[in-house]
Amino acid sequence: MVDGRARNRPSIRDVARHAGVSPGCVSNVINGLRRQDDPIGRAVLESVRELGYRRNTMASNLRRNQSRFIGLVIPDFENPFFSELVARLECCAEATSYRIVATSSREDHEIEARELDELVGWRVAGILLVPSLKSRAASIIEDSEIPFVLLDRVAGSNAVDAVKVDNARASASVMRRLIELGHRRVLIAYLGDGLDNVAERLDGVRREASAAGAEIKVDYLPTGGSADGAREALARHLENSPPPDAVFCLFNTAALAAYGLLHERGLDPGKRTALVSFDDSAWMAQVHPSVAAIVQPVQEIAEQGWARLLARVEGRETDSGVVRINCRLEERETLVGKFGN
Amino acid sequence: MVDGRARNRPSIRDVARHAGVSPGCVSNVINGLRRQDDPIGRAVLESVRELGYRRNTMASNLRRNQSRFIGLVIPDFENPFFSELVARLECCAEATSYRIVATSSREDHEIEARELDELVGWRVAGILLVPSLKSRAASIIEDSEIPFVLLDRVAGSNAVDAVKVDNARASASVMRRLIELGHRRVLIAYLGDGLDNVAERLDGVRREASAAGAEIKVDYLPTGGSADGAREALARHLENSPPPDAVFCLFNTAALAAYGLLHERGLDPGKRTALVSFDDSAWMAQVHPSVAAIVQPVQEIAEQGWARLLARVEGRETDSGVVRINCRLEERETLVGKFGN
DNA sequence: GTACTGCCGTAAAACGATTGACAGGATAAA
DNA sequence: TTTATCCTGTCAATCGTTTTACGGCAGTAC
Repeated sequence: MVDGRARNRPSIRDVARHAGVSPGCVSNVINGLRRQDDPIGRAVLESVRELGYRRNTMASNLRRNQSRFIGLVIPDFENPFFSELVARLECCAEATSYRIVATSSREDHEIEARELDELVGWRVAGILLVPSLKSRAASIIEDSEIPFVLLDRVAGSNAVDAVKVDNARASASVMRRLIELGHRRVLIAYLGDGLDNVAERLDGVRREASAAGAEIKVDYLPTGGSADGAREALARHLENSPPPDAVFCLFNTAALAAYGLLHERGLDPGKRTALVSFDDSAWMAQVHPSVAAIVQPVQEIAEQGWARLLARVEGRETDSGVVRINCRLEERETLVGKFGN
Repeated sequence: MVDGRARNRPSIRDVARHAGVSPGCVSNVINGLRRQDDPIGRAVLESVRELGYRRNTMASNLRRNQSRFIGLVIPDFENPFFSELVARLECCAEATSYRIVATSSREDHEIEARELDELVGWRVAGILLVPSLKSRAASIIEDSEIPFVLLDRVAGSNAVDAVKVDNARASASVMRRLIELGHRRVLIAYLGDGLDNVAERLDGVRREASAAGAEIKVDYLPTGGSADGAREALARHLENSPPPDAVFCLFNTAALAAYGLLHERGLDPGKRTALVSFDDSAWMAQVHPSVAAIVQPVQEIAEQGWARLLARVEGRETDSGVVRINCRLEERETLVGKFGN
């Protein structure tokens, strides 16, 4: 009775007995394999309602040897980028007969492995994964033989299916714009090593920087992932170095920290300092000065990822590999020329 | 083969055959009901590894007639309050043998009902729910006989288990503070009718307003839930009415809209107008002027809700009813006296 | 009257795991 | 040597559903 044990819910046999038919017949009525608008059909449906019968999904799935669930594992629910992704994916799922169950790895590859194991145990029809830091996930899922698609980040081999953003191109465009606006000393706040998408963003920055030649001075500051950590690292850097003309934050929590900090240090964003964020947030458009940001097309990532996974799940042929989607730079008030001109 | 059908994964019988024992024996080894460090135990574990066996959770749960999953349904992943709630709850779950699966109702009671139905079908051990608008959920779950706890909002009867914030008290304290600071014309942006927590916040406001007597003028503006909608409603109001001394937003998207809008209209928050938000967000502390906000103790809501549900699930006795947790008012730069003194 | 065709209900066999009954073997106690 | 006890492996039943095979019945065509 206790300890997570379900109460005695009526089974299909109870319904059958109550309606005076056999379990198989009830099954047929419920699944619409038989007309429901004759005496027997109505009696069955009536019994179902009366007893409060609910089909046991586990038994059903066990028997049919399939499930219509898609597992979704993200690193962190609190990151608005990921939570928007979840929301968009749920909308995609709505149009189909599949449902999404979401869990998070809290950016920990141990937890991630456990979650994935769990999903395999549930025999989900497919898996959508945003790999965590140091993820060993790709190999785990690969030999589980469950169809899967990686989103936003790629872990391990290149032979996987993935949908991500063209990080290098986006951050290169920001650098180009900053240089064009006359900035010579640029501070890059990046998260640290180990995330391939951030690495790509760095690559884009480096490419443009070296193309611009020696007069451009770029500082690279790894800040760690947490908001407080980012703030502290930034503060330390600002104390020990000459003030930058522009700050480019390669992930969203750093942008928030930088926005507050620059103001406090008298390096007001939008006046004395340009500020650009990789990844947009709602607040960035509403504050003054508003924060320029690269907008990641979450909707499109979700749609493409979903379509691809569904194709795999349903056994349709698709070309595999990594899809890249372009970002857009939203130029707002913090993207100013040098000396605020 | 296709259409969501799982591949031919090895079953416990395959493992048994491979290790030269019976399925029952394999089951015992796997579940630790038998030592694993003798020839047979090792042989079984070796076979498990070699064949890549994963226990089929559905079969297992079906047989034991229990599941160690807790369903969590929230209205919206994109609302930071809810996503933080999910994150905190996952942390609570981590310490136990239960897992959380999260889905959203997109603030739609139809979808909510579907999700709940689905959870009942899965025979989850318990349900955590933040009811949606116009939710008919309480009755649905109630007669499913699955233990459940409502969070943040309450739908329907008072006989349920719920953990929520003391909304009236919190918003009353804001009103008191605003009046104390000399504000006489206060604009309340609330979401609209139908959400009991917002209704409670309104009650708190009304109580203080009427206590303060006739010299206090309060305007009540229902804005609807969306960010754009809130912005538009606010804009219209500001155009047609004398400028308020203070704006108190009863939910978080309205605060963001008001912050941007007041600035644009020359009613700068923190200078010409006081602004307070019910519900804190990360950006509110970092922008300038920073936004005063009521901080909802999400961590505590999660902990209490989790503890309560677990008690129910495990059949321990607890007193039922609604638990109320106190909020804290974080006074920041937008909470100024009248005329910015 | 026979044969063919559908329709539909029942019975029984699965799906993959757990578990209670049972028995064989080893060990210890008498 | 006998008896009691413990450990452990096998067997078979079971969880709730779906599905295949089968048979009964009705209708139609010849």
